[in-house]
Amino acid sequence: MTSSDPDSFTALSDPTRRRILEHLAQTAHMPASDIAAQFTLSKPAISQHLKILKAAQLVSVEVRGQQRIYRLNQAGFDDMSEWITRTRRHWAQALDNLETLLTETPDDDR
Amino acid sequence: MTSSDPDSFTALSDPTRRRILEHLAQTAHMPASDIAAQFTLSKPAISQHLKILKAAQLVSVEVRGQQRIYRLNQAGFDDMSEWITRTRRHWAQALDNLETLLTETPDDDR
DNA sequence: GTAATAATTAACCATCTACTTAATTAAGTC
DNA sequence: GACTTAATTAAGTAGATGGTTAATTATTAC
Repeated sequence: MTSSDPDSFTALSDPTRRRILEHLAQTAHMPASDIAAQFTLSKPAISQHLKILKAAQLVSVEVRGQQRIYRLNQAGFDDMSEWITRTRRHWAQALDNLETLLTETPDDDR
Repeated sequence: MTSSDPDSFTALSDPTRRRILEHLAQTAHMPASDIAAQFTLSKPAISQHLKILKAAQLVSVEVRGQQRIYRLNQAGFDDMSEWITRTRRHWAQALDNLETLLTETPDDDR
């Protein structure tokens, strides 16, 4: 995964995973059991979701005895923001180029 | 779909659809046939992807005779940016609250 | 009107995804 | 050590997804 193709969109495509991130955003850090308690899903289901979020660098995990404490991680959010910002910038440039063309050589393209 | 739960993450979870948006970002607007020509996929495959992108408000389409001219659409990008920004803001607040707690009542939470 | 073209929709299917229960691993308590 | 608990991994599966070809719709050209 490079920052030109974020895995984080894929991670965020699932509503449960978005909810997990929102819960984590509200509480700074949270053990896996507390995260699971917010949902009616099985614990293995939550564990699988957390695994995907970790791989996408949207969360990080600290091992404390029996507990796994999860936190949000900047990198995954940065990747997405960059992709959105870059795409928007290219779009703005393309519109600029189009406008330049339109002012230089008026034709019936529009 | 409300802006609290963007469909656009789901739309962007597929690499082909991300590529489509990147192409559109480079060229301001593009007929469906030209979009399809950028890929080795079948035209119906591209059509299906465009349908999903339209539903997620990431593209808009203008009918011109036989042609369908596609453009990027702000709304889908705005939805995603808002979700990311909001989640980050809640996170920052949660960290602030934690820091306030830590400075008021030092305990062994850390 | 016929024929060609652009594009979508329909139907199909191999593969993937998000869930489940079962099994396993690791840590804590007595 | 036995038992409990937190959490993950393994195995299984119903439903979804992203591709295909076939069929259809709409527009254009003659």
